[in-house]
Amino acid sequence: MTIKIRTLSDLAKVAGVSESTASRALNNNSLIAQKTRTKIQELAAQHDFKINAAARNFRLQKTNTIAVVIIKSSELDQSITDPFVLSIVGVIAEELRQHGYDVLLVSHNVNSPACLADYFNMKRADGLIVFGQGDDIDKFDQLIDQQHPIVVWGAQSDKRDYITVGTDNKKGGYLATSHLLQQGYRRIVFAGVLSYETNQRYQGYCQALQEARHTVSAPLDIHFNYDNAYHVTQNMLQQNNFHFDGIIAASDTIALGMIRALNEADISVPEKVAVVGYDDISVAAFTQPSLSSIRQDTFAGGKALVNSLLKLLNNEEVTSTLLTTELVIRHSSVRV
Amino acid sequence: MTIKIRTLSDLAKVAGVSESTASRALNNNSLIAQKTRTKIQELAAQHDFKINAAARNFRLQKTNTIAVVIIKSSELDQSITDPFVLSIVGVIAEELRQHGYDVLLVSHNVNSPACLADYFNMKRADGLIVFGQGDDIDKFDQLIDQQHPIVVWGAQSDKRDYITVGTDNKKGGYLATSHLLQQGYRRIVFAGVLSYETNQRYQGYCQALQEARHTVSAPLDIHFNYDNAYHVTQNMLQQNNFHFDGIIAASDTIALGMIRALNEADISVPEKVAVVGYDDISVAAFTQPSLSSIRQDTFAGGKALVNSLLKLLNNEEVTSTLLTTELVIRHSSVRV
DNA sequence: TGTAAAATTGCAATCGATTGCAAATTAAAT
DNA sequence: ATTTAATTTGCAATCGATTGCAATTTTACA
Repeated sequence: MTIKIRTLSDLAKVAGVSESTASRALNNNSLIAQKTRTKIQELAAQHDFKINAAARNFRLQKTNTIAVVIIKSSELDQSITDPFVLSIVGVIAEELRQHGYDVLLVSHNVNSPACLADYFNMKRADGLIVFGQGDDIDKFDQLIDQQHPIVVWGAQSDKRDYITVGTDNKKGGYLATSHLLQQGYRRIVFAGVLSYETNQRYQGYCQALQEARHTVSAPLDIHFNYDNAYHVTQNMLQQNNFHFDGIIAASDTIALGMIRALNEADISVPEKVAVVGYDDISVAAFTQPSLSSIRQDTFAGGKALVNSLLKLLNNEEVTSTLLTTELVIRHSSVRV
Repeated sequence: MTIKIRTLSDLAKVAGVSESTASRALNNNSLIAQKTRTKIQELAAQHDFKINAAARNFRLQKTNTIAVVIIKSSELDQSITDPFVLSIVGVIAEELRQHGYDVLLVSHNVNSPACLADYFNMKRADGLIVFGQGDDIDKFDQLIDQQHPIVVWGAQSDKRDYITVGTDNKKGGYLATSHLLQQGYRRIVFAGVLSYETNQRYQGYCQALQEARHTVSAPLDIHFNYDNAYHVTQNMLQQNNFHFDGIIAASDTIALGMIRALNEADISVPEKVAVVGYDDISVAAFTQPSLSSIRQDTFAGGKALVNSLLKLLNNEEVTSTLLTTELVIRHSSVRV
């Protein structure tokens, strides 16, 4: 290990062959005699030589990288720190690694002039996994580019023809609401700003109530984080504006924020007000009270996203995936 | 927008200048007349031309990328899905984006033959932020390479001379334990496999107990996830092996898993057993009972990691950072 | 108008690896 | 020993952008 072997050309020189032979040897190309191959591979290992990925990818016109893009709908949107999103990102990262891809983690502003196609134009990624269809579907739509391998987390739609992986939001909303009705709650409200995605949950909520001939309320405008949920609920309570005995929250974080406000106002959950969340984040089982929730399986979701993308990259036929949705009943929604 | 402008050379041709001029114009180089610059920039914008980042980075011999490496100590270790790690990763991603860096998210096996320096050899990253010093410090040490810009999350040490950002683990353990003693708990145990990092917490635990002349127990061998904590505790209870009235958990996930097992065995927290967790993950406030915990500020931590790394990249002097640690008292540790 | 100085632009090499094609070497067959 | 075939290796172009240096154009001024 006297001189540092930095480039393929160095390696070739030391091995006494040409660069092309060295390159082929490292790639186990059968053009090269087996003996030569092993010799060069061993030499590389000895000298701790690693191919320059930047140069290689540049030459091969690919990046070996998948960008996971989390779209912020506004500067205030912190979805990149949302536990649900992060946990699915964790699964994706692990899954892609096993397939030899690097993962580029990006948060991207929906208002920024750049569009998703730029990741391809700039040769920064071979494919994209995108979160954040939710908040502004039309702006989002402009970002998407059917030409390239892109898979989106979220709700399916006939109108959009990119590939999505998501859960059945309407069914989720329906399941949650039916459950509360069954438990005897009647004045049920949906908590969460309506976006493309949550609107489907709201539709499920409406359907359940209408089938049971109960009143549908307008959804509460609450954003996807603890704090906003907490404060909005606190305000409603202070102004005597809270007339509900059941809450279908658009996310677990919202549910938890609201429960805190309710608890602090001495309104007990689930005795006075029942709550069902959405996502079934990993701590839902441990909250006070433990949180009933609509399960979105991050593991299955992450795997499906990666699978679909790999197929797209492989030019195989792919269709959108609708993951099964299920209601996990815990304490926050069951009268004792 | 008749022909597609794909490369700088295309752009130059359309603009009627040479490649070098086009390049300089896009980079706002003052060698080029202002008029020419604007003309070319507008042309690029019109035609939606984006520089090929792969080619550019290759030429400039840098990657514009920071790798966030999460080291798995074993195949079973799922630290990439740990909420604490993920939330700090979220902060880092956002922070680096604001500084114009891409973030490569990698989980890396401590046993894998590749070492961290490979990320530089392969020109995959300009710098590294590493998690996972914890479990096998010696193996970890081999991975680290003082030549390159690397910042590690975790405990400081005189013996290691890479830059770290972390909290005062000993103090954290001390604070948690003192608090339980003050509340009148006496048979206190530390729950968590001892690693380089958790060992310091354990030392703090020992110190507090020794100062108060109480018995120090051996730590419980529990890994960093709910399930293991839950099962180990369940087993101890079933075998009548659990003789403690206080738990200092090495992480919140461990704490929550243990509390579940205790609850299911009708051992109430905090009446019978008090629990203090570690990390103060965002849901600690919402658990049943709400979880007292040693706060590790992910926001400050992420910012500090990024800051230190940027300084290293800039060849500035950097020292390790010790973040302040504080005890957040909630219900799980306070006798009513 | 002529000349020097200043401003602007272009040529060509470079980063490191891959690969089609041709050349050289070896083996096989007559 | 000679020709043919098979195997192995190397030359040189290529991917797209950047930049030192030289060449050209413009401007300023006598």
